[in-house]
Amino acid sequence: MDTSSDSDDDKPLLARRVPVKKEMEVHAAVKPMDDDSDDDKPLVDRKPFKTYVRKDSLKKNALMADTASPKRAAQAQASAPPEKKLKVSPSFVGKSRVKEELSDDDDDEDDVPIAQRKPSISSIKKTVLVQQKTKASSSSGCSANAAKKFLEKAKAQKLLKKKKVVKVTITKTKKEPGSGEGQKWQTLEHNGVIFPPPYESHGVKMLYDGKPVDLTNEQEEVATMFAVMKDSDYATKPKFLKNFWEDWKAILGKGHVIKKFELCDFTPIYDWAQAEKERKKSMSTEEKKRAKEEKLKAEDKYMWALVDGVKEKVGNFRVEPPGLFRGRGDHPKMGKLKTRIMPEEIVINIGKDAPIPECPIPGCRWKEIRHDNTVTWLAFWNDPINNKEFKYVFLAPSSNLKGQSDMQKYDKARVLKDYIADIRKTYTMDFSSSDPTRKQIAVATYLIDRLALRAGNEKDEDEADTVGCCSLKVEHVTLIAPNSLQFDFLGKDSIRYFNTVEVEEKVYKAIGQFKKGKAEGKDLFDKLDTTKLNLHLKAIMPGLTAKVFRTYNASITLDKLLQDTSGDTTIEKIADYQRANKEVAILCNHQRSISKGHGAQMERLEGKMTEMEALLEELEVDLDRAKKGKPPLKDSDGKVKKNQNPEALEKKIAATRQKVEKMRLDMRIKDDLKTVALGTSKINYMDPRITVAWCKLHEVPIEKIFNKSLLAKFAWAMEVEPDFRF
DNA sequence: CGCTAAACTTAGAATGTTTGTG
DNA sequence: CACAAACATTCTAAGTTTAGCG
Repeated sequence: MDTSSDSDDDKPLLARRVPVKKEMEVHAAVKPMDDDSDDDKPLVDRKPFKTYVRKDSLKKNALMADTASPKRAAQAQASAPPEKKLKVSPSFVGKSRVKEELSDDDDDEDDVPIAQRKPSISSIKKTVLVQQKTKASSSSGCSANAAKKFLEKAKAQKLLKKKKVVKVTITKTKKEPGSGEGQKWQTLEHNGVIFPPPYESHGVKMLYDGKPVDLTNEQEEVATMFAVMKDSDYATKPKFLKNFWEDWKAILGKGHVIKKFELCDFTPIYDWAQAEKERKKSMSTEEKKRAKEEKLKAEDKYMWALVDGVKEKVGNFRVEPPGLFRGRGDHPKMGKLKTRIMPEEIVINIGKDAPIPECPIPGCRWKEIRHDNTVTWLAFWNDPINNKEFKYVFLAPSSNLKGQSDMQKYDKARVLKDYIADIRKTYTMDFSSSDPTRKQIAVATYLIDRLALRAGNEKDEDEADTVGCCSLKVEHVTLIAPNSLQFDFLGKDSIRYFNTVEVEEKVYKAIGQFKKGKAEGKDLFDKLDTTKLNLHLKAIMPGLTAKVFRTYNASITLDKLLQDTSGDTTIEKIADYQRANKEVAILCNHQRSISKGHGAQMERLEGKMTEMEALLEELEVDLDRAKKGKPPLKDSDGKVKKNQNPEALEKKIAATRQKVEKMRLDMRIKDDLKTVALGTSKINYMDPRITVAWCKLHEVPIEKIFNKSLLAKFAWAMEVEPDFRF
C-alpha cells in the first residue's frame, strides 16, 4: 500500500494540506488503510461475485436495522434474526453514574432543583441498578489517581484477559433506553433554556459625517455588533458590509440622518468596546472568580436534565444571542442581523408529567409545549437567518442518549468491515457497466471509499457554494495523464480539498467520460444525488450510508496504524498515537487555520536553534583546545572562561546535540501540524475503543489521550478489552 | 417517487483556562 | 511572577440522513 513507507510519508501526505491561498505540488495520494491487503492490486483480477446482497452477510446485522424507522426496523428484523446480541460489559449499564462522577468534580451539588423531583418509576429501577454496578466499575473516574487505577486495571485485564470477562448480553434493538418503537425516553424533565441578557446601552455616540449621532437602543445595539468586528476578516468583505448595511438601514428607518454607509464612523464605539474588554481583563482574579461562580450558580439549573430518572448534562441550553451572521466561506448572507430570540419563538419538548419550565422572561410564554418522546431535543426555535431551519437544544455528548447513538455509529461502521471487500469488488466491476447510473454510482462510491469524500447534498442558492462527492462539478476534477486525478474544490465549511491521486485506469477513463461534453458548472455525476446513492448503499448493507465510509476508514486506519507503534517511553507512545491521529485527520481533510503567532514562533525557534548551533561550535573549539592543553578563549564578554576538562566538555556537547535534535524534530512536527486539526477525528471519527484498548495494551494512561470532555463522552468505551480490534 | 421538513452529526473559529518558561 | 503557548471548552454554522407528504 502506498501508506506504508513510514519514514517519509509524512512529507508527501502533508503536502496536501495546502493553505487555501497557496498553490503547492501534491506528491501522493492519501488512502485509507485497511486490512484487505490485496486491495491495491488491480481489482479486476479478483473474482467477481454474484449479487449485491449476500444472504450470509445480511443476517449479521440485526443491529444495523435503522434506528428511526419502525417500518424498516420491522423489515430488517423479519429478514434477520432479532436475537442478535450485543456484548456489553457490566459497567455499561452503570455508565450514567460513572459519567456523572466524571464530569461532576467541579460542582458536586447533584441535588439541584431538578434532581429533587421524584424520580419516575422506571428511573427508580434504573437507579438501583446503577448503584449496584457502580462499585464494580468505578475505576474510570477522573480523580487524581484515576490514571493509576486505569493502568492497574489495564494490567489486570491484560493478564487475566479471557478469565473474568463477565459479559452481559442484552438484546439489541433499535429502541433506546426507553421501550417502544423509536422511543428515545420515558420521562424527561428539564428547566428550559436561558436567554441572553437584554441589551444595555452604553450611550457612546458614533460619528456620521464627522458628527455624533443619536441612536435608539436597538439601533445602537446593531451598530455595536458591527463596530466590534472591525478587526475581523469580515470587516473587509463587501458582502458582509452590504448585508449589514441593508439590515441596519431598515432599523434606522426612513427619515434617519444616517443615509450613507460610507459616512459612518464606528470607531468611538469600537474604542469603548476595547476599553471595556481591557477593564474586564484587569479585574482581579478574585473578582473574576466571584463573577464566574455567580454566573454558574444562576445557570446551574439549566445545565441538567432528568432523562428516565438519570441526571444528564444539557448541551446548549443558552439561546443564541443576537449578532451579525458569520457564515463561512463566500456565504451570501454574511453580515445579516441575527435577531434576538424571544420565548414566544421557542418550542419546548418535555415529559408529560414533568413540570413545564417557567419562562425566564417575565410576562412571556413559550411558543409551544410538546411531549414527543420519539425525539431527543429539549427545545428548538427557528433560525432567524434561515427561517426554514431550526436550532435545537440537545443533551450533551456525555449523556447516555448521545453515547448510545455514538456507539451505534461505530458498530455500524464495524459492520461495514464485513461488507467492504464485496462492495469494492462490486463497484470495481461496475466501473465498466453499460448502465450509466450504475457506472456513476460505482465511481462515486469509489471516491467516497478511497478518498473519504462526503456525500455531497444539493445546496441552496442562499448558501455558500461548496460541494461533496455527488455534487462535484466538472471543473473540480482534472485528469492528469496517465491515470491521476486532481481534485480541487471547496467542501464543508468552505475548506479546500486539494489532492492528486493515482486511480485505477477505469476510474480515470470513467471520469473523463463523465466530464466529456459538459460545460463548467455542470454536475460530474449527472445521474446521481445523495438520495439515490444512499438508497443503493442501503440495498447492499442495512443502514449503510455514505458517511459510514468516513467513519469506517478513519477507524480502520487508526486501528491499523496503532498496531505497530514502537515508542518506549510514555512520551514516545503519545507521539506514536498523535502520528496515527494525524494520518486520519489528513485522510478526512480536517484543517485549521494557521495560528496568528505561528510564523513568529517558528522564527523564534529558528533563532534559538542557530544560537545552540553556535554554542556547539564554541564548545568544539573549547574541547579542541582543552585536549591540546591550551587555555580557553575569552567568551563574548571578553572574560576568560573557566577551564574545563575534555570529558566534561564532551558530555556537554553530546547533551547539546541531543537538545538540538529534539528541537529540530519538535519544529518539524509543529510546522507539519500547523494546518492539521487533530481534534475533529478524535471527537467524531475514530472509535474510542481502539484508543482505549491501545492505551491498555501499552500502559498509557487514557487521560494522556482523552481530555475530560472526551472521557465523559466516551464513557461507554472505557471497558473494552486490550485486544479489541475495530 | 421527489420534494420539503425535521432531526441529528460534524466542523472550525473564538474564547477561556492551564501550563510551561524565562 | 509575567507572559505566551498549549490546551480545553464553547459556540454555532454546515453538513448528512430520515420522515412525511402530495
